[in-house]
Amino acid sequence: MRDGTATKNKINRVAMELFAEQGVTETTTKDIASGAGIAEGTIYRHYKSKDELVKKLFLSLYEEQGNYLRDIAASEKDPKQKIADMIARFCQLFAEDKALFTFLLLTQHGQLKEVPDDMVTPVVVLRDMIAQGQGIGIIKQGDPDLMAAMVLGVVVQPAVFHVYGRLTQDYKSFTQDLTEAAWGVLGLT
Amino acid sequence: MRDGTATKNKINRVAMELFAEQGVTETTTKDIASGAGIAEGTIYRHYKSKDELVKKLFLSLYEEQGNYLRDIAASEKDPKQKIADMIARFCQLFAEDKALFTFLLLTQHGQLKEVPDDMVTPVVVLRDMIAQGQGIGIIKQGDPDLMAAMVLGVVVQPAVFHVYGRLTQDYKSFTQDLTEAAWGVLGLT
Amino acid sequence: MRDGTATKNKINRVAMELFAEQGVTETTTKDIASGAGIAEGTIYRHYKSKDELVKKLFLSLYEEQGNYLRDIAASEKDPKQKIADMIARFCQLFAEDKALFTFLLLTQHGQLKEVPDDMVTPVVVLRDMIAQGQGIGIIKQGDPDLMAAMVLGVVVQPAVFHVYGRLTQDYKSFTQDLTEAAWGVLGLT
Amino acid sequence: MRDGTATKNKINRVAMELFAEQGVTETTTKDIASGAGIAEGTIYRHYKSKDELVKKLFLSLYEEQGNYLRDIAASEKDPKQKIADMIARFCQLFAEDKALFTFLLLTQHGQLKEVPDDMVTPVVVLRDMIAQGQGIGIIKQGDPDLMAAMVLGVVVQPAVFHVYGRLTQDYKSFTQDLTEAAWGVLGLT
DNA sequence: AATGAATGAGACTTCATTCAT
DNA sequence: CATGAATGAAGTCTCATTCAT
Repeated sequence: MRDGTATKNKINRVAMELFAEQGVTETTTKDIASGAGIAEGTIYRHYKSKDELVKKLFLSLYEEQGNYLRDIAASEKDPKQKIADMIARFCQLFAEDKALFTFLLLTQHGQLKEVPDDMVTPVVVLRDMIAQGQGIGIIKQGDPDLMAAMVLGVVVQPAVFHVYGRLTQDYKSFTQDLTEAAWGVLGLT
Repeated sequence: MRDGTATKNKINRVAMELFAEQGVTETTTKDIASGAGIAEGTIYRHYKSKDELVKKLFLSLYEEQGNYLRDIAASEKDPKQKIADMIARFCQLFAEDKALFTFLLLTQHGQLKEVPDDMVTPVVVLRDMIAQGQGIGIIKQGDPDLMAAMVLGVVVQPAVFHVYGRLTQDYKSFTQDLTEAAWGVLGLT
Repeated sequence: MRDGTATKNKINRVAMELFAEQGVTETTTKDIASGAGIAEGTIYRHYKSKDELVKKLFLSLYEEQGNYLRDIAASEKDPKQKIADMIARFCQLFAEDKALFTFLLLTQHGQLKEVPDDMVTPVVVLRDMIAQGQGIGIIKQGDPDLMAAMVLGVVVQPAVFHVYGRLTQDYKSFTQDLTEAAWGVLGLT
Repeated sequence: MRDGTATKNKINRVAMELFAEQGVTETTTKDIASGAGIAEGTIYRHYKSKDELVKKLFLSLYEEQGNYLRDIAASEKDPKQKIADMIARFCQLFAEDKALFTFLLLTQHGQLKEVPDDMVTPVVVLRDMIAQGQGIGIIKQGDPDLMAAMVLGVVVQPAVFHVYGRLTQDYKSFTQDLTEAAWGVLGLT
């Protein structure tokens, strides 16, 4: 372990999971350290503070999701299919890594104001895609920011219910229903 | 005043606003006391603990919203119009008391598990209404819990964006768009 | 103990003594608390931080000494006698409260830059007195700041040696010698 | 370089400067290492601990000053001139290496008790010289330890003021005034 | 019912020191 | 001789809660 990369990755993963489970403030540096099998002080060789850990973790993961969606949007022409692909991707991600989604969900309240203006975020990608679809006349008119919010709500809120135990089926089984609902919101027949 | 009701109401209101602004853990009992113009110890004449304050506050406000929606659902026959009324009501509430919405949004993560099974919550009212509409054949088929989640997402996510500053228009101006989107999700033509 | 004045005074006294004995950084808040017979957290009801405690303690004690000297200077006409009175006062103070002197000595390095420009300090009083004596032609010419430093050195350095154990006699027995030396420095025959 | 002498010298110099600037406790081993351009662990190839570094640094520099003064005292017969030479030497040293003086000043509190009884220190040299002058009847009678303290005070206190910014002129310009004041204290006409 | 000084458990963070490379 | 990741003891500070008034 000549360089600390492995340690840092361990910290990141454990921190994300604990933050998702218990919330950021409720998770102590001690929790993280013992979860990662390291000393508490070691965290501070990799991050200046707990706050910095939360912030960097959020921003890197949030941007990563944005980049994913952007790539999906780029590899497909048909707006209708783009939406379908994005939702499929989201369902898959959520099924595979619920902690990641929960972490992003829980921390956004404190962290969204830290997002740099030029960052590629999931919301921006979605909004741009909608605006583009409106340009071609395929998606119905309306404030693209509002429409992006509504589509996001259709997909995210069921995930929230899943996290809180109100929905229990395998999330991927919702893919088709979510996609149709999103199309419905956007007026994609 | 003789019985301290006014003090308790002050505590409740101030606590809700501070919780909405800064989060529960980030709000100290000292913050609440000084915001309410009372001594720290006084909070403990009205609540056994901060946890209890949060819990009772959440449950009573959450149930209140459920009752409101139930009354709306009861006073209208047409499912389509019921949805419209509920969304109008939500938009009005949000416009009038953003703190209340934000508080409910932020605390649900920790508090939803405290909700008694028999409580009338907004989600339950919505779900039952959808199930009923499906029974009459007006609303399209599908898991009513999932459909309730999607409709809720359509309405709530734009509100979240409003809280985070991504949407800035007066929320009531969204009423029509939100209603149509919700209809779209439910297959209400 | 309806108000915390007694507690604060206890903190102040204990802190000063421990700072004098072991140095500021070497004295922990735990040391102070247990020395004062209180809980560690109680310190923070009276001071925002350890730093603030050190700073306020230093400034108030330093100013107090300045005021003392100023009063002495005011109550006596003859410059030569003024010097004698000041030195007598210093010797008495040092004999009575070595901790106070040591605290002031040790903390000056970090705190002198915090002294407001308009504060009446021992150094200022001494310098003004010298300048005034030069005006009357009784004290010999020269930079009054330099002369104040030299006179101060004559009086303070033996006290430092006393603190470090190099001089062990009762400090008041030095009064006459110190006074004559100070006169010598100032050219007061 | 093969034997690490250069590294050790770098550590010594950087440590002294940082100690003088910020105090010993406030200077971290990391500060020293990065100032010296080495890794933290490397300090421990040359010193067993930070404490040892401080102690050895202090003792060697303190003794060095003692030896200097002793040589000056030895190369001159006339006590009056000896004093003048010593003060001239001090003024020069201070002007050339304020950090050295400040380090010695700041660390004495913790380190003076570590000085072996047989070490040739500046204070001892000065005291012996005074005692000797008294023997010849040139210096006036009185406790030589006290007189040494007073003379030291005359010279050192202005330097302290210089460090704290209360005196700003080139220190060497004070040489004559300091010398005359010292003579005054010792009764050297 | 109300006060507010005091508590004490525990959080975050720092830093001298070690040790495998 | 040199490195730097890791340690863990210890320090400062916060805050929900208690209790005498």
